[in-house]
Amino acid sequence: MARLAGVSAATASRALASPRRHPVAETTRGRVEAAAVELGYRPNPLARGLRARRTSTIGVMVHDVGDGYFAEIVRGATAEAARAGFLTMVCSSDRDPATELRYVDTLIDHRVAALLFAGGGLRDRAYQQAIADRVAGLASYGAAIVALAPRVERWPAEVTDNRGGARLATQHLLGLGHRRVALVTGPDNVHTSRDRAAGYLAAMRAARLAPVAEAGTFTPEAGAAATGRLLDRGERFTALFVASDTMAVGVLTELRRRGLSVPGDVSVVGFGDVPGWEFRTPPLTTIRSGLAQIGVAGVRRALAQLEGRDRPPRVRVHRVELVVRESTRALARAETAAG
Amino acid sequence: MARLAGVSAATASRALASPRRHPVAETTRGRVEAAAVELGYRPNPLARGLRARRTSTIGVMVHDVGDGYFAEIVRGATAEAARAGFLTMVCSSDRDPATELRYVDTLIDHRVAALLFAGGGLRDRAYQQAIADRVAGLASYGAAIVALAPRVERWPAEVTDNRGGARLATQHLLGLGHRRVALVTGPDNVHTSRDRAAGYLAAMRAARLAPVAEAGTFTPEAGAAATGRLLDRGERFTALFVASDTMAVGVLTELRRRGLSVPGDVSVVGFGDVPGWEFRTPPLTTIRSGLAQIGVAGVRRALAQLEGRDRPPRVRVHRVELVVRESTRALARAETAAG
DNA sequence: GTGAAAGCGCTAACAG
DNA sequence: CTGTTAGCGCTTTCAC
Repeated sequence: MARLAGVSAATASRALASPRRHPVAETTRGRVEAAAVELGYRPNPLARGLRARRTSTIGVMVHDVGDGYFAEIVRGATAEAARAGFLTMVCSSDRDPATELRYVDTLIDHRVAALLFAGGGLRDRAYQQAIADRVAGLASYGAAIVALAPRVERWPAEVTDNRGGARLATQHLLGLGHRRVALVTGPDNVHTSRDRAAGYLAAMRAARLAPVAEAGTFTPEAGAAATGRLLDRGERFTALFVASDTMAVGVLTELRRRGLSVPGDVSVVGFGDVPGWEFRTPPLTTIRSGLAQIGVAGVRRALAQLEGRDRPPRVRVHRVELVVRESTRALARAETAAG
Repeated sequence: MARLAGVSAATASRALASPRRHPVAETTRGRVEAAAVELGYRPNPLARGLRARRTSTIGVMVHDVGDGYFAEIVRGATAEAARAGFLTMVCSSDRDPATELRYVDTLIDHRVAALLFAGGGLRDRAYQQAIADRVAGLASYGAAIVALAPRVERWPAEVTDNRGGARLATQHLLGLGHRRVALVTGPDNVHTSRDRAAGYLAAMRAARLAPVAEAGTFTPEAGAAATGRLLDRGERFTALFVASDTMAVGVLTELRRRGLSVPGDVSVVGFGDVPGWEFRTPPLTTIRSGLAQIGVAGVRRALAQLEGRDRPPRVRVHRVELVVRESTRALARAETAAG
């Protein structure tokens, strides 16, 4: 290796170490660097990892890489990780706890320096216990953990303001004169869903209106199904807050299938501002939550932990904003009264 | 480790080796296995990789994970890899050759057992040379390489029948009575694009019709822009073959924006059968190319190479089929004549 | 059939 | 400031 070219042995290691933690003569460093370039030396991360009991790799657990929501977070995270010289390993659990746990084990085996959980946690005893065990493993070799969605576990977190965003979305609809505002939310055992539902409920309660809700998983299919159930139940709503843009895809499809126009008959607000909606009709009014930025912040947070310079607060809540597009409309005075 | 529990040293390694390559007494193996379970022993892939000069990891290079096209391939590949005990590292180049090369270097550093290239190769001297260098590196430690799209490099490949699919799509339109069939294809320096364009041209030539084409990158934006250019140029077409479903998203949006209905004014056929079109209007007629299956086949192929049991043919072409949905319609006799 | 030894490539601890 | 030594956890010679 570089040692052959230079003349020293493990001094080369010190010469090339990035935060210079050991004194090295400038001339020596020069020779080592020259040799490294000459031979195209590349340090072996496996050997490093073996010695340091930790690699320059960051694991990212998502529910579904194909979902634009997670894809955006991953985009931000990988970019930021690459900038810091880290490689990311993205694992898609397909919303199956067993698969997720298996991946987490594998990532631990590979001694990832940090593990980011992009999806929300489950309200499930067994699952939480299993995760707790893994986390102990991660902690044992000094890996960082960051949550990018709400969880019961008290980890450092970079999360969207789910509650506030949902309130904002609902208030937008109320402000347009809607009185019968229904909710299509995610599964009840996921914290993200519960928070968004809570925001909706708070806004409805403040307006002294009766809430109406249906839940599905965070997929287009589930959005369509939930909308169908609301309609089949005979609910008469003029507006719909859908707790995820991905579900909203299915919601709009189902409404159209039932002959309801958006925003003519029903106004719809989504959540997430997932890219791609500019290519759909009508463009969706939604809550923008800076997905890529959450990925970036998650990686920064992990690096801060690794360097022991992580500061409170433990949970950092990211601001959201309402993006008004064409899926919502104001109700005429008469319509509001009739509702 | 397990050695403490048992009583032996590196015999444990032999006892746990999956293809038993060394004789071990049944009783010993029993004790070792019991100890392994007891202590929850998990072999360290870093140490293994360091020794074997190769890890149980498969790298997958894609142009854009967010694109449903690649997401499907990745889904198939990761599932199959996991089944064989391999972890996948997905790297998204964002269509930037420099980024791609950097990722390839990192994957080599991590001694991936195999590298799958999901995107098509570039017709670019410098890029090809750079890739050739990396491949030499991979070969030097016995890693496998598989192409999942056409390339000049003569690697083992599992590819879609791009030419045949494009011909099929074009013939479908011709069969419906269309005479002015235009093409929206991908970049000219990507092999996948060229093959699909070739299929279209072959079908048009056989029908003695003049081809009309515009190229873009494989994104919705580019699809919309290319459609705009065709229209601005004053091309009068009644049908459009779009060489990728992802671009077709933008194509339909642009047609609608210009006041053209699909399939009323223009029939459109895509390529790929990317999931999600069931939630768009109108559902797209397209060429189904079994994306996930290509990912699965790619991993199998890589494993076969690693085990030295890869058989010809070098390039395996996957069948495609036409999926007729609602974006195409037959022209009335009078319309065909007028065209 | 099993143990002892060596080494994959790297870096930290310990002399000098 | 630099060289030597040791060891991260594993597997594979080479002896016995």
